[in-house]
Amino acid sequence: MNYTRDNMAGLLRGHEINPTHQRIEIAHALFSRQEHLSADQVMAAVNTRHSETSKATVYNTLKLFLEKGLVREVIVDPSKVFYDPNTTPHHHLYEVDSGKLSDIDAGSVQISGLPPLPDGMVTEGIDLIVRVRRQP
Amino acid sequence: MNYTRDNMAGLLRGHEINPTHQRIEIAHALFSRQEHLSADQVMAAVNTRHSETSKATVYNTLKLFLEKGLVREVIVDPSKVFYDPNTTPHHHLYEVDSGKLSDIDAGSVQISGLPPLPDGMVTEGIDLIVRVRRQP
DNA sequence: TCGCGCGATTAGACAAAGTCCAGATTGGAC
DNA sequence: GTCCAATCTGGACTTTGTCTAATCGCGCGA
Ligand SMILES: [Mn+2]
Ligand SMILES: [Mn+2]
Ligand SMILES: [Zn+2]
Ligand SMILES: [Zn+2]
Repeated sequence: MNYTRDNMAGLLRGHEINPTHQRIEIAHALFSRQEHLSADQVMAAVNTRHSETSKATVYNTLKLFLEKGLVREVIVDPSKVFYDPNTTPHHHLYEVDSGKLSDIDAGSVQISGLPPLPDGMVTEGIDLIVRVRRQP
Repeated sequence: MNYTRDNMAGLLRGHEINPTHQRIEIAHALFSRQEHLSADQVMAAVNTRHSETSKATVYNTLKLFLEKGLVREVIVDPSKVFYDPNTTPHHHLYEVDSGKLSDIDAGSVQISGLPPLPDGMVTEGIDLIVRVRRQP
């Protein structure tokens, strides 16, 4: 899959998101890298050449992408949220020292024996995070 | 197990923590409730009668408890960290709407098929979080 | 072409969680 | 009682994220 800026418009429309210049840039930052980025990192990525997207728009847009199911939130670091262009079910490996976050394919991992949910509750997602650190 | 204030001093010493009045109060807030509390909630719990512990001390003490392995951090909400007096391996159920956080016993849950760790890395912990919401 | 309407964007004020520091307090050793 | 190191404290500061009121800009109809 080639995530060019041109492809972004179609991707956005496919998720009922009106493609604007800023939204295309932000989507491109996430999808071309295929990495987990914080709002700050998205902001930096989008404004490298010259400032063209405001902080408010970055936050608004990431929230919109999240609501529309275009990206996923990953909560591993108490100080910032990461946004993940990979919305297929998968898990995460978090290197505590460096802050590096990488994917663990869900295919090979099996989770069993979870208790039944409380009544009237429905699962929104299951997050499995393997926290690792450099050997001491 | 009865988590009285008197027992707290011994518990703290057992983790190489010098028991002070503030530390005993904070430990008592966490262990007598056996609940997941945010720093703010600890602060409120400790200062109900009259103000007796500062914000700086609450944060410093929670960090100290964490380093000494007396409590565990639970990162499920992007806006605040929860502190968990239960340090035995277990998982979490997070009700997204209400913010309610509860334990899932690790005994019955089985996780298999995790890939090998990168070289020179050691597991610090595995967090499994089941995110649920009230049926729509 | 002109201008209208409305969704999108913006600057900057604001809020909340958490950190930091320099000075004050405390309590045990002597 | 004095001293000292550990601890605690108020408050300034930082960072992440939110909010708002004003502005922008694009499509459309006259
Ligand atoms: Mn541009
Ligand atoms: Mn008291
Ligand atoms: Zn991911
Ligand atoms: Zn727990």
